[in-house]
Amino acid sequence: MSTFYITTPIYYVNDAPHIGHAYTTVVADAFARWHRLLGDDTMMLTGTDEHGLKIQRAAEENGVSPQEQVDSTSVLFRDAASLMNIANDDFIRTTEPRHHAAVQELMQRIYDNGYIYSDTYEGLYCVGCEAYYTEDELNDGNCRIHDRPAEQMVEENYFFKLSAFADQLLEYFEQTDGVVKPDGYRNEVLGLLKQELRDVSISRSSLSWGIPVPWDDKHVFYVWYDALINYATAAGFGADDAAFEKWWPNVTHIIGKDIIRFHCVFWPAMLLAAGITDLPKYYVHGWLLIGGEKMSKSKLNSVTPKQLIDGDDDQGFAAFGVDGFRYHFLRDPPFGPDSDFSYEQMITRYNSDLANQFGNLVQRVITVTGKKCGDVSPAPSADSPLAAVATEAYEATAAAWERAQPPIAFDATWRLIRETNEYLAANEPWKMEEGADVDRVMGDALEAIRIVTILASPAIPEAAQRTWERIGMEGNVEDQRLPEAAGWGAYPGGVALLSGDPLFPRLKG
RNA sequence: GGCGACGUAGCUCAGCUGGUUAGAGCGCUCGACUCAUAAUCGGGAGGUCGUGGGUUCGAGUCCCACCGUCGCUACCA
Repeated sequence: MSTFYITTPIYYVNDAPHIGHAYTTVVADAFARWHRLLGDDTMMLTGTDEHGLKIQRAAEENGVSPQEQVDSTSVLFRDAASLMNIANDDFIRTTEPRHHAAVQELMQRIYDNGYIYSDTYEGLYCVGCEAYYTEDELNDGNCRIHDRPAEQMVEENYFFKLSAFADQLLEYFEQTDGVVKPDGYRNEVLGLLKQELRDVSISRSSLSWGIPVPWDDKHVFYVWYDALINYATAAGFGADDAAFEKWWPNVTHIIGKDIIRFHCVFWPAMLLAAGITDLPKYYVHGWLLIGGEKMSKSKLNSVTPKQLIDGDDDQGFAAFGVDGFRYHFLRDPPFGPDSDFSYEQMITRYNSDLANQFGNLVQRVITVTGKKCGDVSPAPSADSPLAAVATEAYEATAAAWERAQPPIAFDATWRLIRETNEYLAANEPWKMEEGADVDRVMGDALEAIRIVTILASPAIPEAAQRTWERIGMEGNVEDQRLPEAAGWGAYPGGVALLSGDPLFPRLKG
């Protein structure tokens, strides 16, 4: 059995959860669920990033302690994950003691290995970015992102010798296959590595809301370096060596394209500097845009997962349910490029794929079986024309996951649904007399539904489980193991079917 | 400025190392059916593959130029 460890970025608690975070988290969860189906020992991690000057100042403004400030926001992300039915195995907060310990341990190792040195840094600093800028990176002295004046700052900093790792990193990304998916982003990483790698400042003495530098307690680590280490913390770094050795060689980070530099350059360099030679793999996605613009500036920025899952009459949002919500983000945006978030597209996708094709198929098959096959379900036939379709659907689905392309995976799975609808139309079982012929057709359809239910479960876990029960299967879909469970003929027949309300009621556009 | 990506049916996109009449889903339209959530099934319309050159027996698929959109170039998923 192999292991699979997948992470989302940890979300900065300065922001409330929006559908951009939701997208990343849902995709990560679906990957984790797919790997569990494959029988991989899987761990999925998400969490919150809670240090830094922005937090410290927000707390001051609100008249609360930084800890109170982050406690109140972190829980919003935890709740959002729960609302979206995210089956994360851990939720890390960078303010936890275990993380403090891991950061200090890892940084101390880097220091002991001679890759950290002290120097002064003077420059124009944007508090919003928590970053220094040069004059020409500013717009009339104002930060281009936050449109506020950068402040002149001088501080004693510790620097990390990033420059020492250029060759090793280049070798890793050039020679190791499939490290960065989709492939296009690998080129971006190589592009970054071929520029001059300048040493980076990793500490701050100007604030206290951070993790103290163990060899100099006047400093705290700059929030980004503290944050990156969360992935190692949760895997047991410095605390549970067996766990770390188990998970770390198989870690995959899901990240947005904007944080490639941190994750693909700084982070692996830090690992190497600390003597850790297993480096992460990456799935990189683009942004969800609205009207071609990045989410944060637009009106729909305020759309929350909850509004789309539960519906919002005031705003005119339909209730997609947790599965409808998840399915859209897994099926519509191509994984990698930027794509426009479209409410209309979300409605269309839901009605077409979930209500009309899948939900309706389940409904009609159960009804016809009940009318034509007596009290119990028939078994599938070994030589069904759908058998080959099912095999193909499974193989294409699995291949798409392997390429880190959830939209293609679900498209492949849905081909089996469409073919099953065609199969029914071609055979017209509702016109047939009770007997072997109609039993064969309905057994085949039920078997196709069983397989689809498993393959679709990473996107629509709730509806998958309900479908599983309606076709008379016992236990949980998520306990099925691929590829065996996708093999044709496993549907037992002779079980009682359950009818019920539509799994996905059609939504009004 | 430098590096890079993209531009294919109304929409979202597939089209690997160049090879018969350019594909899918959705949408639209006509028809069929009635088991089903006005769902499903079949047919159809619709593209000079951004523009102009070039290489080749042959290019959406390689090369050049141009136009357009966008990203990265030290920190918003």
